[in-house]
Amino acid sequence: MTTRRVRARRGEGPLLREEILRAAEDLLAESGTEDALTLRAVALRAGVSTPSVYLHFTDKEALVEAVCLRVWGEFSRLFTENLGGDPFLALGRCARAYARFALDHPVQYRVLMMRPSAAPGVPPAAAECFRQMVNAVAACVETRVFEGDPEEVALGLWSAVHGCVSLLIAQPEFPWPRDREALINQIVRMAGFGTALYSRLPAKLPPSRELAADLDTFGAHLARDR
Amino acid sequence: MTTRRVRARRGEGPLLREEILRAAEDLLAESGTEDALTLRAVALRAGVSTPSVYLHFTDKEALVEAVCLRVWGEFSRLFTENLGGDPFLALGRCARAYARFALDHPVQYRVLMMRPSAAPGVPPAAAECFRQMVNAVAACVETRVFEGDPEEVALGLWSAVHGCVSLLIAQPEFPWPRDREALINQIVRMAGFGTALYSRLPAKLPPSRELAADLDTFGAHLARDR
DNA sequence: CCGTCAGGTTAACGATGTCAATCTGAGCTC
DNA sequence: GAGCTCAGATTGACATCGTTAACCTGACGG
Repeated sequence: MTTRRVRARRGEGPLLREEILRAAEDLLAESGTEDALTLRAVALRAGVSTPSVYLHFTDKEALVEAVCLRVWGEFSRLFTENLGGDPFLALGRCARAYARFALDHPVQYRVLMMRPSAAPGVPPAAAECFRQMVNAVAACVETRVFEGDPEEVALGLWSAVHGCVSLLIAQPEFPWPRDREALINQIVRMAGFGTALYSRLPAKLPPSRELAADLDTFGAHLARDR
Repeated sequence: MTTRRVRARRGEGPLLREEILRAAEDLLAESGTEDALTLRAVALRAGVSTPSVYLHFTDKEALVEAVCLRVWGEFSRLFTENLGGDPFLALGRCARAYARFALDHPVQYRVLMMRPSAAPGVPPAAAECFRQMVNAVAACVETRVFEGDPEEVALGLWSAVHGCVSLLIAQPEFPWPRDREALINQIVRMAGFGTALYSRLPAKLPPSRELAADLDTFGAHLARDR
């Protein structure tokens, strides 16, 4: 913890990099706020002097970026785990897993998604993660539940889920329903069915009341036993 | 600008509060990053010494909070402007206006929505703004396009739009479509129709391919001339 | 004309990110 | 085993930040 770290042996310098990263992650998770992520605090926790951090990270931003890469990796793992079966249902499982992870690691999610990204370009880990989202969507396009460009559709779905969890995290004082799981479900279904539906609709809509009646009919049609 | 401010006359102390707020807003808008919002920079811009800010704001957080209140007010104004006519269409207009404002004022939006809110409770201006969202949704429940608790539905719709603009702002490097207006439209339609649809669907869904066929039929049904 | 006190200012503190200069000891050579 | 070397650190300092305490000042009522 505060105990001084024994100096690494020759050739094992990079070990410190891992230890610093771990210290940073622990600090984030335990403190519950990114303000606690000070170079001094991280270094102290790693049992090392403050400027030693600069041996492995060019600046604080780079350290934070490295922490983020791990989170992207975690999301990738989650997506891989939840694939398989009907693509539409699989996509829903992925979205729910994403939301659950974000809500379970609010500080990390905040750092990942709500920080002005200084580095230009999409980090490879993030690109890989997004690629998985796009693939899952593409599978739905294949079965024709979705239509359109998988990348654009994926961005839309991601927007919906991210919006929900990021609002939950950043604006916790709003009158959220008590059951977060149910809210996530609502959002995921909204996004899924909305995406499936909107591309099929005519440009000119009927007035609200007529639309409502049509939707009722459609719902009843789907509910018929098959 | 940098010119020293003439001392306010007796009883006109609060004038400085306004000038400081203006200086802070200008600084945010011009610099393009919240990092530029330093007490020293704000004070300099207001033509006043740094600790003078403390005469009107208990700390930096309070200053930022005050800036946010203005943005909430702006959203309220936007909503009021876009009401009227068919509730479903009005809601869409409000959502589009919200998104447009956010994208036109990215730094302000970031400060408003992506900053850990220190003050407990929802600020009145934010509550008022949310009340307007809920009202607009309630009107849609009235015409039966939407079903369920207006507050929960409003949170869902807000999530979708917020998710889109906040991702656009925080992750600009992702492969967003060139036409932002079109993307916003996609999201708004997705959220609107998804919300209208999902509560009417049976718990057990048909497999993707059958669902796709049903949606096609429904789309064609809506497109029939009436 | 003079005292008061609203409306400021000056000077300083501790914390933070960052950098230049310095130390140190593990492992090679002889 | 003595001595050299340089990877792997440390020390000390700087500028900037938010914040506080102590002090100044000049417009206005008496």
